[in-house]
Amino acid sequence: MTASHPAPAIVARDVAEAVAAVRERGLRVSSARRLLLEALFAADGPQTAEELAAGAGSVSSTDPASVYRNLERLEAIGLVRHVHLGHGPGLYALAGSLADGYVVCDVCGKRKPATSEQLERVRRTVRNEFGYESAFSHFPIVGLCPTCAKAKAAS
Amino acid sequence: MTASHPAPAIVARDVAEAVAAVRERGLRVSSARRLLLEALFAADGPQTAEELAAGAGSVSSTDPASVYRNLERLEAIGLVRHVHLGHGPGLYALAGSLADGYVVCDVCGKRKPATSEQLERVRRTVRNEFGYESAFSHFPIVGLCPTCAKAKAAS
DNA sequence: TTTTTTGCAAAACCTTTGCAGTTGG
DNA sequence: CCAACTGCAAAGGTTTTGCAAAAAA
Repeated sequence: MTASHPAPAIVARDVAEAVAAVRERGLRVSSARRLLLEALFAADGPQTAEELAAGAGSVSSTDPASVYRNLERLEAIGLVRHVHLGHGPGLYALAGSLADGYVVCDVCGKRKPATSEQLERVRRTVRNEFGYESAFSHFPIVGLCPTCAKAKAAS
Repeated sequence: MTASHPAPAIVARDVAEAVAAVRERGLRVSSARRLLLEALFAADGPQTAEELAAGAGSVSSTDPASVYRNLERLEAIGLVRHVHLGHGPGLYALAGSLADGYVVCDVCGKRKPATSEQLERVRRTVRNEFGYESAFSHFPIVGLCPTCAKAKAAS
């Protein structure tokens, strides 16, 4: 078992919208929570809990435990998602900023977001072959990028 | 980065062949090592390091640290592989016993091995869409099995 | 004998939990 | 005011590392 039961994604355009969404679901807007949302909006791509705890470049930093708790709550209402791109810690991002899926290079670690059209074609193949409804949003497609594939073929 | 640089798989039919392979690569055949190989041959599917440490149903048990070190060494020479099927600890198996890839249900956790023909068709689609040479041997294809997909659609 | 390997203990790493005090609404 | 939230500290689960003693070749 890998996913509990993802809430429908909330797409917030800025911190104010996110704050409103938080309040709407009956959650409070504490300073730690606001700081976390700011860090999430400031982030360029999915971040570790530790990075988010360090804050959006500011002097402030939040206790990791609170960050994990808040990420969990924000994920429960659909504002946040997390992904596992290879080994290492989970990576968190605003649900609205996350790609539908990722493709990650096994060798150089380079990752790139996939469009839903690309993914749909992969999903269709998986459906035909296995009868499964696959998703690559939580765990990515792993492989060799063209560069590393070429390097490997040459060796 | 997810994989260091996998050695070509060694396919050993029994403990004796595996032991021979170990010796051939200049590694020693200690009792902990032999016990681990026996546990790997006795295993029905990929096992956690802890399960393998407990031994092949016998009274003997090996220190986890040694089990991890040995799994790493055996993996380095190509006798062993490990996979990450969802969250939780890594799972180890003899390289020769492992499927080319796995499909895992996100909800019920059920996993099934994939044939190389099935996988090749998925890989071709990924190649066409992304230019990546994908592999689902280390991280699986994750999705909903037919049963859970039906249950979800009905809800 | 020499080098590898072991067991033990400790730590590292990521994440969760308990609790008493603080804060948001 | 009171439930929700916080920081701190401690623990949980998995894996790694240091080291002196033991065992393989």
